[in-house]
Amino acid sequence: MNTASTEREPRWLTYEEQRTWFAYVHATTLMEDHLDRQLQRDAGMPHLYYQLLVVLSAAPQRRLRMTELAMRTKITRSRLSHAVARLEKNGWVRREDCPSDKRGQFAVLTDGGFEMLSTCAPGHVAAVRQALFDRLSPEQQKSLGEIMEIITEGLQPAEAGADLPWLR
Amino acid sequence: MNTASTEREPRWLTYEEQRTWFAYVHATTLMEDHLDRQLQRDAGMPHLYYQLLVVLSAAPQRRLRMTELAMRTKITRSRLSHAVARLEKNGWVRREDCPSDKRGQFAVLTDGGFEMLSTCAPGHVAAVRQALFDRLSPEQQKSLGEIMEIITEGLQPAEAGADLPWLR
DNA sequence: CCCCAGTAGTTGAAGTCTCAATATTTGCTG
DNA sequence: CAGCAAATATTGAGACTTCAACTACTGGGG
Repeated sequence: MNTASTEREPRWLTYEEQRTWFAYVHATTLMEDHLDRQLQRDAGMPHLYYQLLVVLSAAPQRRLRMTELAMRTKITRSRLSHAVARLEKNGWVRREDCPSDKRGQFAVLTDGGFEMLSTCAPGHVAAVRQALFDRLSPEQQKSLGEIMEIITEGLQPAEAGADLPWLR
Repeated sequence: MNTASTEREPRWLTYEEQRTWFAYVHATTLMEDHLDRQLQRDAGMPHLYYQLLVVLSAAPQRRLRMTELAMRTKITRSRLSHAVARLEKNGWVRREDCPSDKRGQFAVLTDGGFEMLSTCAPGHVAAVRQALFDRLSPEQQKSLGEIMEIITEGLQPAEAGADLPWLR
């Protein structure tokens, strides 16, 4: 009933792997913190909330079903519910009923929300550049993208049934 | 009074950069979630708390000053205070006064804490392997380590005075 | 048509994190 | 050595996340 501890003798991380792993943990901790602060200061919301608005802004009609939005941002529906409630209070997002499915809700980016994005986007992009892209060579950027996509694939929704042997 | 938005005309992210950035955000979101769940289930604590114990276990005397522990794990002293308070309640960590500086406190890993680490380490390592190292080539692992170290350097404590022009 | 397992989304409580304020101590400076 | 800015660590309030219910609706099989 346990995915991992079924191992007979654990293969510990090598020195190099440990180094890499700590670097990963440190970098991601600092980065999230960095962006949260930058956006909290400039936009009055954490990074995740900003992401939600970005994803909505790119969607047709600037709207998405809650579940779809949750999947695209890799968060739980519950977390999204709370987040949208807050964004709604701020006036950046509005909820709308789904005509074809009475259970469904759309999260819709408001004009105010869009405007706010326009205002804050330059600062956010600059922060990302300064922390990430400005410091990496083109090869490293390419490599980073590939690696992160591999990780994502491995943890994705497939997650649900990932430990079922007959599904790869 | 604003670090980023001093830019005259923002350099938006290219298509490739966006792709990389989203991959980064998705992968790190999923990874943190994955490890938090795994450790919450097996060790009854979030990933950060587990990291604190790991770092303590590697320190001489299995103890560190609060500030030192906070710096090594890249979190604020405040966050650490709360975390240690919780870990203390669980009996994994104990606080001790610092003799040479009456303001100081040591966080000390207890025997119970150490034992718990021993028990949970295999499962945790397995989770990290399965999500990360098992999926990457040796070259990718090396590259990932380098990239993450670069990011860390850029965001590090130097952070505090990073936007002062006369310090690089 | 009814049943019912499954899906969409929300809710509340408990746990965690942030931010600003606080208490205490240090060590430099005059 | 008195005064004070800086450092150590903690605290509480409010914001955010998680987890486990819970409501409401859907869609397919008897």
